[in-house]
Amino acid sequence: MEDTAARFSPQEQVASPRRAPSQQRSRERVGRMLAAASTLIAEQGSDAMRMGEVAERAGVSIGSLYQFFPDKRAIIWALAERYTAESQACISAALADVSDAEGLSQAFSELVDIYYRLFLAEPVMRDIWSGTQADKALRQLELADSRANAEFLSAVLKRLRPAADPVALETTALLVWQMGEAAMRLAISVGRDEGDRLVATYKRMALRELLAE
Amino acid sequence: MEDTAARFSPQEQVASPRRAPSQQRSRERVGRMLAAASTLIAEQGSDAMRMGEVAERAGVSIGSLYQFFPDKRAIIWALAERYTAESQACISAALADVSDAEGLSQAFSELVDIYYRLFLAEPVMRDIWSGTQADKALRQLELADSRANAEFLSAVLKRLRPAADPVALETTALLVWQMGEAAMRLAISVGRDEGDRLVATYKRMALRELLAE
DNA sequence: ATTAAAATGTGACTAATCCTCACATTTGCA
DNA sequence: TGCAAATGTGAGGATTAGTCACATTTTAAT
Repeated sequence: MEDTAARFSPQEQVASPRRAPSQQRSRERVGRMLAAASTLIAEQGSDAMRMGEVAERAGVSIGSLYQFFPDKRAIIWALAERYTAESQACISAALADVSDAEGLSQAFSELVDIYYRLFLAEPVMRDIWSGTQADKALRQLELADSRANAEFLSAVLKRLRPAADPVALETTALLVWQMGEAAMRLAISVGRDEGDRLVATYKRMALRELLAE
Repeated sequence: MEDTAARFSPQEQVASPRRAPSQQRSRERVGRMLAAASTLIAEQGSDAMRMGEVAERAGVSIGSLYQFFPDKRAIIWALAERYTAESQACISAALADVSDAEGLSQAFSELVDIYYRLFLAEPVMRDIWSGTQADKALRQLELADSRANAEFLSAVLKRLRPAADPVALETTALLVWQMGEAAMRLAISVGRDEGDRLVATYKRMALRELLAE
């Protein structure tokens, strides 16, 4: 947990802390800053979080805040890294000693449940990953759009499998659609080759679900 | 294409145009504003797009811009809706006359290819959906995190299926992981019941891919 | 054609907010 | 004790979204 940010060097850098807190006093204060940021994000979302308010709630001046976090993104980044570290430990533990199909099935299932509960219960992590940064209204439009598109798909499914539970088919259609968008977003942010493989794999998975029962 | 925004009323509203352009002159100008915005988003991303620059490139004053778009989001929203309408038409057409499993397989496969190509080729749509709004560095962290988590999973897969192509297993693991995050994000933004169904369906799909071959 | 009302156009100005900087204070240590 | 490094401060610079009072053009009714 020493060097908090320096591992990634993508196109857009997040500047590392101007200085690391070395004395006891400043370490406590940085802790308060993170706590304040976390609270504010939980209350209002990271977009609405104001640096001035973070400083005020942490009981420090705005200058002190910027002494340890070079910009607003650095605070959010720091919180994100904390969650990342926690969840990686959890995942690693869950999958470490899987040795057969049965075990994988069990472990994976539990992992998903844990993650889901975590997402439901952790407003901060949710906000950061789901991007309050990003426009909420736009997300709503995206969801509405997805629903509309999924409806075309579920209409086909209902036609092909009239005996199946319509609600389940709708769920499947929506999920398949959203997963497709996720797969493509992912495909774009990795290289072209890996991207193509990802899309192909998605296609296979989706079709298996759409056709089989 | 008349009333551009008024269909959705989620928590966070996007104000509708202060006034709709009714004369020829203003309709042309609004077109130029949208074109300018589109260009700027393609060049720099929607986050870096400045309203002043949009106005300048469109050859109108900042006041005129705000006459038709009440805020920055409204322009992005308008562009998003344009793409949404286009793609819906495309999807509807592709799936309309599917009548058997073979047809679905064919149509779905083509649809995915089209969408993928669209995503690759359309910087504006990509930016809006993938959220340049959202912090790019944070997305990189998220991706790195996903990769790390997926690695635990692919390690298990390689152990269980030593004969399989390792690269394919890595692709599968990453995709399954990202899809899981997408499924959970989706699950959270819909109601609890539907959310639970979505996660359960995801689990089933993922396990089928992870276990079978 | 006249003219009033509606639509449209303008850009200086306000407000909000991130972040800097010159300077003050405290702490570690020789 | 005294000095250098670490830490703390908040007024103010800089950027940018969005407003508003007023000017110009178009429409349409008389």
